[in-house]
Amino acid sequence: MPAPAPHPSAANLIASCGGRVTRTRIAVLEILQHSQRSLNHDDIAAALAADGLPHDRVTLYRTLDWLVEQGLAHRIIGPDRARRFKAGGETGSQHAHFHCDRCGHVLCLESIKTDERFELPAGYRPERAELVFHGTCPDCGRLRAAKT
Amino acid sequence: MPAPAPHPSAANLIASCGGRVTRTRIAVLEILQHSQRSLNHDDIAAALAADGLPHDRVTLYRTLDWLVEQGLAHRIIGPDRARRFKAGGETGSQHAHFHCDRCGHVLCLESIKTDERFELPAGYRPERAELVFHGTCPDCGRLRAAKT
DNA sequence: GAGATTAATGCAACATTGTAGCATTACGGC
DNA sequence: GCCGTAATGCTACAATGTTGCATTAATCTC
Repeated sequence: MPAPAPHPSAANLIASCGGRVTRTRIAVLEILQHSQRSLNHDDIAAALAADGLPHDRVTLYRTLDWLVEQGLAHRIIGPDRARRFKAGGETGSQHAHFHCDRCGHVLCLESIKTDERFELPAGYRPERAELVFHGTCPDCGRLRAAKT
Repeated sequence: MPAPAPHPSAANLIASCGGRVTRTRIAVLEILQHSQRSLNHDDIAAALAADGLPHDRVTLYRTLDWLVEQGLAHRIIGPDRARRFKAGGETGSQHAHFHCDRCGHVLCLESIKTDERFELPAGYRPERAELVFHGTCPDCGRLRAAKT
């Protein structure tokens, strides 16, 4: 088994899950890997279109669901109740997210783990926690500071 | 002005916001006040129907938006990307929520405040935080324990 | 209390996001 | 290259939320 690289080849990752290595899966996973922020369906469909690839809505849903199921990507549900995706599995690296109210982007805060213990009332058996901050991201904060 | 009660009259609360005191608003706010858990649109529409009141979908959306806007209720977006509502304002009492994966209910964890300080990377300016736990609620946990 | 004013409602149509069924395509084993 | 089947790409549908506009009814003025 090759040593884990920051971004192992998308095709290798897909093959190692036992699934077929298709154009769509490779393209979608690479798009997610190359993005700093989380992407929604429209973002990904647009990226696929830019690459001249087919971008059927249903196929995209199924491809993304499959990637999440295989642990190759993780899903965040934003306040606009739309799903956003990012490369990298969810289990083992539970982290917080940041939603910028200005640009609408969702970023991962890998440094903030959500598996730390919270004091829940008796009886509750939490299995995972979702922590989402809302506010202004560094980019938008800089823009505002520059304007003021 | 009367002293603040645990649940001041719904009509009084509505009037104090400067809005018109209508049957629908009173009924919706009372339904929310009397519920321990957060309710989605279907829950509320069903409760209105049970009271023999009209329950137009659009009116319900607008009524709930208005209540949230006035700070008389707050909104949580669940993992099923449906909105859930509960009486009581959001500002000033930011708290965590618990989503039960078994029964699907969303409960408020008033004891866990989300305005405590987290260590965010430089540049981020958070204004509020959303903390949602997923797992088994006390009720479902008891049922499972009884069965096992 | 009667009439006027206009916020709130109720209806129809539409927009967005996600699913289901099924025929066709193309990946991977031979 | 051929075949079996997973994956795709349609179409149609479901769930949730929004917009526009005519009607109703809560409040104000008298």
